[in-house]
Amino acid sequence: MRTASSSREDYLKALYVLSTGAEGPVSTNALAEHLSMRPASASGMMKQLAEAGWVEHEAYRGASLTPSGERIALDVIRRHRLWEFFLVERLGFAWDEVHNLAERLEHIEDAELINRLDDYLGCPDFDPHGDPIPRADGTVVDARPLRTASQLSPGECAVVKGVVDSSDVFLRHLDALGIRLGIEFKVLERHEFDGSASVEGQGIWTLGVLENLLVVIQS
Amino acid sequence: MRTASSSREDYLKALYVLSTGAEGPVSTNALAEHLSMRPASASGMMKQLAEAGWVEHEAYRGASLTPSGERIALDVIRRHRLWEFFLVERLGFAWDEVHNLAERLEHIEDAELINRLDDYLGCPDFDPHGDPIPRADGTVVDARPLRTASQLSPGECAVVKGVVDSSDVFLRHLDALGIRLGIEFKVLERHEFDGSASVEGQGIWTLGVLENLLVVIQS
DNA sequence: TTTAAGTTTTAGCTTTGCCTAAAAATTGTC
DNA sequence: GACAATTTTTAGGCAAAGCTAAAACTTAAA
Repeated sequence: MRTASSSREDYLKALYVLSTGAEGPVSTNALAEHLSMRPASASGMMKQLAEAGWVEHEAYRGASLTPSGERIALDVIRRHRLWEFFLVERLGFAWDEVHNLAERLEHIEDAELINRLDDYLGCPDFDPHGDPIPRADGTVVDARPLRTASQLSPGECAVVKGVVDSSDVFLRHLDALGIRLGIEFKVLERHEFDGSASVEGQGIWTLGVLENLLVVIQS
Repeated sequence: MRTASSSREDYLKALYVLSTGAEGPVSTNALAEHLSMRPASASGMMKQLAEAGWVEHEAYRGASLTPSGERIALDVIRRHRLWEFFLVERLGFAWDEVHNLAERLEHIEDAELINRLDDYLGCPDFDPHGDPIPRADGTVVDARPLRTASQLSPGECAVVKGVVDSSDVFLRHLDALGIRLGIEFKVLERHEFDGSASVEGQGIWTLGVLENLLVVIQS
């Protein structure tokens, strides 16, 4: 049970993503919407994946990954995040440009390629959005203790490590503000009126931005 | 007329490869064999590509690329060779391991990706087999004046730039002998008996090897 | 020139993965 | 508990790209 088609991989990955956070099985509708497909298609695919032993599916009750299905999903996610890292760190793409490309690259299944890429990139633990990169053995490092920037107090320094909202429109907004992964900044003042903050050398950041920035506070 | 499916791209590339060197149109049989497919499949695809305006096809007479078809073929070849370069030069793959991988990567069509990759690799003119990498505008640099190593005389130095025979078995043989792209060597002596050569620090290379090594003679 | 051999095309089938429309099951409301 | 609204599944189609088998064409030899 080693190979899933590109399409099957997409469904397994979607199932994984939709499972984490929510409890219980994933509904056919949610799955279809996540993948921009029709419920009927998702329904058919669940049947197929259940036959392959990658998914547990009770009719009208939703689907969840079996251990072997989860293993495949983690592999796909590993490939996706490593390629995203490569595209941003080596080729100089912006955050919001890499997702679709990584979506194509992730379906090239070749253990040697991915392990060499991993080495070449220095075995990163997190992708450019701050999400953990699953290891080759399927384990996932615990997320670092990230806070949202809205929790910072005046005088504190922090490094941007990820985002809560990864929509294109938000990422483009960050680009426009000059906020990128890895930048360090210092909060000078918090404004009680609207929750915004004055940031050294950067002007004022709104609460909306602060709440969606994941940061590590510098000691 | 910008997008060809993965499969169509394969046929256009095969047509390009089989055209160069041979005169006149490419036979359906040759095409099918090159792609490990049945003649009936190649025949059907030629009809499709002719309708798209990428191929000139006269029934029972073979096919050849139109200018727009050649343009696409060159794009695919550019992507293939850039990825091969990346895999060998950056990820440390051996010559004979990269072809299949590049075959998958070449079908990701994204001008921005390829141009950034090109930049990142230093805009190389030749791939690891010594074949020229077509430019973004579809032009192809003339091949360098390469000789086969069998033309070398005692005392001459040369750099390995490519191979005539790029079969897996030959590339593995070179690997076993420690012959890689870019190595420099000096011919100490030629042996009239069988055409072999003594190479400084390398022992004896057979005529079979020498005839299949493309080199640039060092001044 | 006729025929045999080889090549190419056509016809028709299969699989994958998507779709729409209709049927079936579930859920929530009165 | 019944029924309307929603969700999910089934049934039936379509397109791409491969296949086999058979028909059509070309070529080469007797």
